[in-house]
Amino acid sequence: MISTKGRYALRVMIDLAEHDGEAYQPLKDIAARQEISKKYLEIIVKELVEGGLITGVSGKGGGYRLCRRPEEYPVGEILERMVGSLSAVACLTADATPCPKAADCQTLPLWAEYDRLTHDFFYGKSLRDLIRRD
Amino acid sequence: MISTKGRYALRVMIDLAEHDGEAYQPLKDIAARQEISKKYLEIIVKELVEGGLITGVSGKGGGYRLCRRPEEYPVGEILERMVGSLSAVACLTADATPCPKAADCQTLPLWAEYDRLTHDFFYGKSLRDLIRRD
DNA sequence: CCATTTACCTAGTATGTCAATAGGTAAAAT
DNA sequence: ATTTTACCTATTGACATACTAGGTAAATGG
Repeated sequence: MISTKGRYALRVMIDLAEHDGEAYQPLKDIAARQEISKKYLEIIVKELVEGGLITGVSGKGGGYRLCRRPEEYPVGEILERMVGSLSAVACLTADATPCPKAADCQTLPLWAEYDRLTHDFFYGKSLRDLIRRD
Repeated sequence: MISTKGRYALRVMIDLAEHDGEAYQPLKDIAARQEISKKYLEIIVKELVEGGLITGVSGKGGGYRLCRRPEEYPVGEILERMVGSLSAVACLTADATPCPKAADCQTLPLWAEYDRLTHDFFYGKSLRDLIRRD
C-alpha cells in the first residue's frame, strides 16, 4: 500500500508543477491548497529536497519549486523516494539480505514479474501527465 | 506491500496444489516442507478455511486439502482474502468511507488505473501456473 | 474404550511503522 | 529590526504485523 506520505508527496509535486515557472511557493500555501497539515508536509518536502526533487529557499519570497520540467519527473521516482521501494515483497527490496531459498522459490518469479509491471507503470507516467489542464 | 501472511498463504496453497488428489496434508508436514512455524500457519490456514479455499479434517489421517482444482484458484483471490485488499490506496478499498474530494482528485485516476492493472495481473494467474513441473 | 493424532480456539506480546504534533533555530528579504 | 520563510530535533498515540503459548474438540486406529 502506498502510504499517506507517498500520496501527499505526489500531491505536493503536482501542486508545484501547476505553479511551474511562477514564484517560489511557500509551504503554507501548498498546505492550504492541498488541505494537508503544514507540519506534516514539512517532513515530506524535506525528503523531496534531500532527494534532489525540489529546491527550497528560506526567507521572505522563499518557498519551494521544481528543479526540472514536469515531464522530467517520473511518478515512480517520486514514490520510490518517499516509500523506500515500490517492491511488493521484502525479498526484492534493494537492501534485502539475499534469500537462500531464492533459487527454488516458487513465488519469487511472480513477485518479480509484478514488480516489473509496477515499475514500468509508475516510471511510464510523469508529473506532466497528472497536471490539471484548464 | 504483500505481507508475510499473504505470501505464506500462497505458499501453503501451492504446497497443497502439488499434493492435489493425495491424502489430507497435516499442517505439521506443510510447515516442515515450507520451513514456516506451524503455530503461525495455524492462523493462516484458519482464514483459508473460513474463506472456503481449503477444507480441514480433524483426527488421525486428517489435515488440509484443496476444494477446487488448482486452475480454479486465481492468485488474486488468495491474496485478497489474506491481506484484505489488493488496492494501492486506502480510498479505493471496498470498506473505505467515500472521499469528498474524489471528484476533482488529481491522483485518484492514477491509483485506479494501477489497481486495475494489479487486479488483472493477479486474477490472470492461477495456482496451476505456480506449480513446479518435474 | 483409549491413546494418539490431528484441527481448531482464545489470548497475549514484542516490535515496528505510520501519521502527526510540538517547539524550536537559521536564513533571507523588506 | 522585523517579518517571513525554510529547516531541525524530538516525541507521541495508534495500529498492524508477526509471531508465541496453552489449551479444547474431533476423528481414527489399535
